[in-house]
Amino acid sequence: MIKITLPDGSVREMAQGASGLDIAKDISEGLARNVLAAKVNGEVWDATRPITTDAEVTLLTWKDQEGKNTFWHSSAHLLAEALEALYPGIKLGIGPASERGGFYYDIDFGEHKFSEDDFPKVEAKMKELAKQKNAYERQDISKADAIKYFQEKDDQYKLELLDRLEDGDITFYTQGGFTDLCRGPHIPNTGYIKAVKLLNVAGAYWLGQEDKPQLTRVNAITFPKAGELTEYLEQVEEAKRRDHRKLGQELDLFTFSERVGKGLPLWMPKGALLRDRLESFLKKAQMRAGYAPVVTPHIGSKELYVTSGHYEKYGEDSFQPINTPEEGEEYLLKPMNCPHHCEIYKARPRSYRDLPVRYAEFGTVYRYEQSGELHGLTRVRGFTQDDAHIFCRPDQVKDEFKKVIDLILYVFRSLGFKEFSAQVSLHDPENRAKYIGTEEQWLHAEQQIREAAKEKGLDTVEEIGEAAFYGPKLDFMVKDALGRSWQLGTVQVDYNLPQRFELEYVGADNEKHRPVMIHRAPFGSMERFISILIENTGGNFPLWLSPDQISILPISERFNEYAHSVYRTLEEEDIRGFVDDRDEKVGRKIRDSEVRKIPVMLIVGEKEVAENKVSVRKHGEGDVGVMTIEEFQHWFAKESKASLGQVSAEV
RNA sequence: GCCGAGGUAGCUCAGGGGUAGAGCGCUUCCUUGGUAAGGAAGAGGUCGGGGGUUCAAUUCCCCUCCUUGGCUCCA
Repeated sequence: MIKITLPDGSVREMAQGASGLDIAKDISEGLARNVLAAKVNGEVWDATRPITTDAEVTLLTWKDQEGKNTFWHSSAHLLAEALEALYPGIKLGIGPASERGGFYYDIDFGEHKFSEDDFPKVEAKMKELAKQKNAYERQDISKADAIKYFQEKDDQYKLELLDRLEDGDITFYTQGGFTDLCRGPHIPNTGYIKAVKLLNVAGAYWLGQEDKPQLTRVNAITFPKAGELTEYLEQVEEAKRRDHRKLGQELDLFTFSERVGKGLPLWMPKGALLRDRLESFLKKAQMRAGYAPVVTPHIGSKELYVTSGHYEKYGEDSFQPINTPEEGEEYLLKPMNCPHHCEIYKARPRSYRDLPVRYAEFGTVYRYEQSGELHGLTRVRGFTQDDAHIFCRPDQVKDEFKKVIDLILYVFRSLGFKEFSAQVSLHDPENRAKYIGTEEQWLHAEQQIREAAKEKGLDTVEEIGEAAFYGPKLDFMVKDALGRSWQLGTVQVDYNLPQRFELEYVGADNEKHRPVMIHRAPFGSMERFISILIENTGGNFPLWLSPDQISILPISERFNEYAHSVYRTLEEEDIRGFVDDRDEKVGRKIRDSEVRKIPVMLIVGEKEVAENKVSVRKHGEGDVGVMTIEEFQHWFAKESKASLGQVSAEV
């Protein structure tokens, strides 16, 4: 007998060799039907795999992420089985669960061009195979036998994978007529898979390397219940409704023009107003936090970027230099503001007493992003960073860094971004050529970021190889409507640029010292930040930020004059909006304001004019009641303030 | 940049070898209305651009530009 400890602390005696499934059956039949895998001493196993020693066991179901991943990974095998049956001779790459849900399999289809037209028969085949309830059977295999198997199948990809595996550490899984090299774990049998949907096909480089052949990635999703697929598809539809590109169009925020150029957004009045509000908001916070505004030009001598190292790093795959017609001097569109700011620092001798110096600029930069990377406002070729550079003494770095974290958190909270992750982006010691500066500087800077983040109580994840070429970063990542993760806020410690620009200050010892730079941008870029803001709010911006805060809707032409006079009064109080004096019924005007997501509607007619009042209606909520103009102003001020997230007094 | 998909009216989309259609929007007129669409009439398109096949191309073929789902990249 063995002792099985369950998550609630209870202990069960089971026969040696009992599986997770046996344990579930011992508890209840219902649980047994839902168990997908078992976590045994922290490792996820097949639910059917015998447990031979005392163990801590967690039974995993669809409710657990690991349960879902096991389910989807098993579904990838089912997909591969169906594809192999339909298209004999295909070569298989890898087929894991995807991070954003569902799974994929990377396939070399040879001559066949796999497309969406193939989806229905693949889905049908998968369902057919699922109904057979074929068990996923685990089998240990020697490396030699495994190689032999895939040589016979002539699958170079699997052979390449095998190349990296040790003998004795190799397992195959077989379900029905399909066998795959796989570490597992898997669900008990294919019958658990009730709903199947192929999502799309895409190219994907083998092993994620650009110089390797490109395989066809078949993305799909499956569920243990048909209803969950329906639910999932509804969520996808909802995400499409929140897409910032669609809402940007509908709400007249921004547009693109082929004639202007791809990746170059044009801000329409309402979008520009939104940007302006956000900028004012941050400028105010930065003023309090001791930043000084600076302004620098959109181009700079190529030499400036040779000095900074940007030219060497990005020069060739960037917008090419602009030449002066007479002298042939070379200038670059600025891809970064930091070199300009370094020169401002350098323009005066600095004393240790002056530091830290904090220079802030909403600086518009231009980068030649790969055409395939352009995406709405989230990835563009011309964008504005809410950039600032802090020049400080080495002993001030951590404190300054922490103040920046406070500022970023203040911005995120004020705008209602609750779900973000803080990522420490580290350099990759195995790829030193990517970075400038010494290993010592890097390790020191990375340690300071870790400590500052820890002292601010941030829950961080570390990513190797995600650093900028001149220094490590603390990045604040937020998801868009489709669950893709984007970097917004960022803070970076930099020992390299001060050295390259020979920045100095005179210390208390009357000697020259080198300052440290902190690069930071709470929004990141206005364009990307706004795109995520649109998707997070679904276009229902908080009242303080909304381009149009109110619309005044006269019930008939007879009340237009009163409507305009109310508007003039409110305009004095910096309330933004318009009078809808079109020749339409009020129901129509309400509908149009609702569709345009105007937060507050003021309806005025006979009664309101007589009593010098307005009838207030909130977007999405309906009638609030009738109030005097003065009452409304108070009400509005309160609503507006409440819409500006929770604010800590520290910043 | 690479693989796949797409581009028809301001927007969303249908159509398909014989020089184009809907809904919404827009303009004008009627209507003067009380909390999510009042009625009528009208204007609006070299069917992304270039080339080819054909008596005839928006439709078929090739190239190109742009958009898009991924991959790679992201100072």
